[in-house]
Amino acid sequence: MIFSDGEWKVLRGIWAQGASTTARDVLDLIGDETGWSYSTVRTLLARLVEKGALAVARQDQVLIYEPLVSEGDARSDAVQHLVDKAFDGTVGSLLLHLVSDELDADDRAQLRRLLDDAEAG
Amino acid sequence: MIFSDGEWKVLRGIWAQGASTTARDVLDLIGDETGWSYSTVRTLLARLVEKGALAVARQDQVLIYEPLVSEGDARSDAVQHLVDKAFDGTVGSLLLHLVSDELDADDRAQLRRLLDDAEAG
DNA sequence: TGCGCCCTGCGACACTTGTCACAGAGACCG
DNA sequence: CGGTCTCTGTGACAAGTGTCGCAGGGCGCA
Repeated sequence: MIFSDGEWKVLRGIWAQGASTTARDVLDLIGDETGWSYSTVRTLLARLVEKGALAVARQDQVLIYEPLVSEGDARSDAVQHLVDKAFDGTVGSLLLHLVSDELDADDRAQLRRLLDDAEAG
Repeated sequence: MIFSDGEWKVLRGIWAQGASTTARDVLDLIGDETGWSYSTVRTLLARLVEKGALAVARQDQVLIYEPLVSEGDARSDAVQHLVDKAFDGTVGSLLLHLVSDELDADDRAQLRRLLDDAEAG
């Protein structure tokens, strides 16, 4: 599932909050960062529900939202979308770009540690 | 500079072609893959010129385009945009996701080779 | 009981993106 | 010379995105 920049911001609020998130909760979490109005948050929430990314239920007349997609899955889809459009469709091509054009020696050392952890854990 | 999906497709044609690309060249390169009409290609080219990503010049009454951004730079910007919206704004967070959620043992071995090459070369 | 606050339902509007179509001008071919 | 091809210039339009505003209905407090 592909999300717009604005949708990502509210999703990050939803995931951070956990279950039973209201529009107000989201605004409290991301309002400072975005400067958005309550209306804007509600519009994005409605669009996410329509997309099937969130479930909505009414509890004491208030709408509460729950994520139907995990952050990890959304991230994987976003990465796939990026490699499809900007790389050769393979994560390997992205990694090559990162290693050869974007990581310095420290970054590479850290990445080696990540790999070690993956093998060990 | 941020590009839409469609803009990426014509940019990839432009980069593949090298210098002195015409709209017809782009269509020949990506027409099969996209199914686009000549008009569509021209619209995207015009939008890329307006964005400052391409230069255009007239040669024998025909418009020829040249990239003003490299593929590597565009890729770096795209990666940065992704990590800003979907990760914590750091490439490290993206790498963690890739290593722990998306790469299998073979992928990891290959990534180690990439790292070795980076240190050696 | 009345005022204010917060929530919902609904609408709105400009900008971006995807995807063309059409008309007019050179160029080439029979 | 007239038809055909291919470009350019320009317009168009629906869907998606960013960003609200407003009206109406409960609930709590003076």
